[in-house]
Amino acid sequence: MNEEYVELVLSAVELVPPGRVASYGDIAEFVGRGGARQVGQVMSRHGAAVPWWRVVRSDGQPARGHEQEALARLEAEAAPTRAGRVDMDRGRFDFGETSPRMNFHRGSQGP
DNA sequence: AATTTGACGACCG
DNA sequence: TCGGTCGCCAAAT
Repeated sequence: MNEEYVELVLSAVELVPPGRVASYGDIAEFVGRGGARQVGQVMSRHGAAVPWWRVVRSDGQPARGHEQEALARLEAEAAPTRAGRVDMDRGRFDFGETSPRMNFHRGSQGP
């Protein structure tokens, strides 16, 4: 796993606004490389540098081993949580709504 | 080279 | 809703 990939993932995480979340799989799909587990690896080793609590599991549960901390932060920024998990229908951030210019990582020229 | 290990995810009974 | 199971993907044993 190279540095470029790590930066790519961290950059994607930083796009998620306060009060919204993205699943590991969402991030993986957005960056277009690796899978949810690779994103998990990056977050595990380098997540401290970004709003890591906005990356949750596909079912809305916070990162393994960081449930308390993540929930506290998510609730503090008014993310839609219920019974210890994020309501993904309401809280999931759709990367499709990001500015087309954010395609930097895919080397595209945009529409 | 084979197996195990993860801040994971989809399916199924 | 809740476990169990299998698939995934790269890295570490």
